[in-house]
Amino acid sequence: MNFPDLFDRFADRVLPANLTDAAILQLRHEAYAEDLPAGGRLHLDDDRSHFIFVGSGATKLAAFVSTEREQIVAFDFAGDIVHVPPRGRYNFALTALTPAEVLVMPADSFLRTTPESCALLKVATEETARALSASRENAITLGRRSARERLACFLLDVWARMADQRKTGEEAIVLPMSRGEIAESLGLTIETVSRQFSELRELGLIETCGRSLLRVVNPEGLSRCAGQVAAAA
Amino acid sequence: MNFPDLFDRFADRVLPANLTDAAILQLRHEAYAEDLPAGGRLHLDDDRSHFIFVGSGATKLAAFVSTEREQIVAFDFAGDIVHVPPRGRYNFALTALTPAEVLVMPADSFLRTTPESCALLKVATEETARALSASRENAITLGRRSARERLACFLLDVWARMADQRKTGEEAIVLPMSRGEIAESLGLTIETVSRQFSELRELGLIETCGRSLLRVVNPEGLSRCAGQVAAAA
DNA sequence: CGCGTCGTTGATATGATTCAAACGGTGTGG
DNA sequence: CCACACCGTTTGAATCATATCAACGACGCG
Repeated sequence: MNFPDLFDRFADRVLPANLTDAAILQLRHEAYAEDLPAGGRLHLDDDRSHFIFVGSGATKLAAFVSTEREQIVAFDFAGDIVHVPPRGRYNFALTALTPAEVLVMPADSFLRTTPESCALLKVATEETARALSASRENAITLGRRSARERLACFLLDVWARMADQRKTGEEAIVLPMSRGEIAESLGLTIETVSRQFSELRELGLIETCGRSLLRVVNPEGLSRCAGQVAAAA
Repeated sequence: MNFPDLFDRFADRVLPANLTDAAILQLRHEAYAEDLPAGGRLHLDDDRSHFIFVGSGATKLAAFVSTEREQIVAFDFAGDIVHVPPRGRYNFALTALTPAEVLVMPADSFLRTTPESCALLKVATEETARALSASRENAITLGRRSARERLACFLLDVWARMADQRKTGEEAIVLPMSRGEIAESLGLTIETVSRQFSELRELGLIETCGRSLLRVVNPEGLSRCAGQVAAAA
């Protein structure tokens, strides 16, 4: 996919209709496309935050907490927008899990306070708020849940977000991330993740084939496993 | 503190100078002040997100993960801004730890796409981005660190953020939250938190007096304890 | 002064990590 | 085409950290 197509897809999916051509052109001017091979890392100006639109493929956003020790903060798939913060206490990097096409936009591009780009600013706020909610949910999962619950949560989330990959509701999805990457995002070890996969399989809640094919057989049961309780008032 | 003073303090601290009077007045019109007693919960319209400016006192933002089981997502002190999301997968509530004066502003107030309020929108985006970074750091701490490291991290954070409470660099600060609340924010039990307090005290890194007076004797040592490693490239 | 809540400390249990070995695919060279 | 090595995954056994259960102590309040 070339830049124009990628940008159009982004505009279709994310930008509101009421945006002026001037604002769109300005954004388009500052955006650029990048093709990442599987495992490829996106290099950004560390001093600015960026919005990254994932046009195709799958990515992870990871923080380097110490040398060769990273914590994955978010997985993002085709159609998602990632907010990559500037270098701070931790350094973040966006890495492709599968070959991916991404659209890179410095956050500044949205932050012009010209009247025309007001709608753009609104988009930025909303996307950031969405990322904030996701991050807080993630923090809750990491803080309060057992390994079983974390994996169940994770699988339900991925299953829902990759829904468009399976035409009928029943097909399997291809997990783009390794066991190790799942472990790094859930704050567990690879062995624990593997064991939980096996146990969920034995419970008849999921089916797996090879390392990456997954089918959720019993979403309700898995949801129960995840400890999904309705919020109390 | 009455509403005008509270709003002025908010405007001084957060709003940029280049804001038009019209935008400020619009925001002022939709904002309202609330006095919370210690333990008091702020009741908000669940369907909208809000920005809360903490004028004085200390607050916690907690998610109800199950009945009588909550996870604290953020602590905020005088001068801070909290983003409270709408009801979603979890329900959030802002609760005062000490008597607190807060300024409540529906996020919508910032999201007008009128040209005058562009600067306001920018403030909203920046505050949300700040909250996102804090939340991600929190997630990293919860995912990758031992009890000792989590508490050390937490104490350093609070020590830095309440710096203005101690005139000279050496004084003690008053922790506004209980051991139980610290535990709920770190994803630990109250007993573990208590034990870690004792051990940090025995190591000579901190001093405590009663339940809430804290002095960090050796910030460097505590920082080493927190496993603060410079980010790898 | 007595009571209740919060905090501390100790003993034990549980669950995740660690260390270690075996398994299964995939790619390479003989 | 098969043997082999490599990498990611799975499984098992032992260890360690935190949770849990329980008792006690300290402080604030009526």
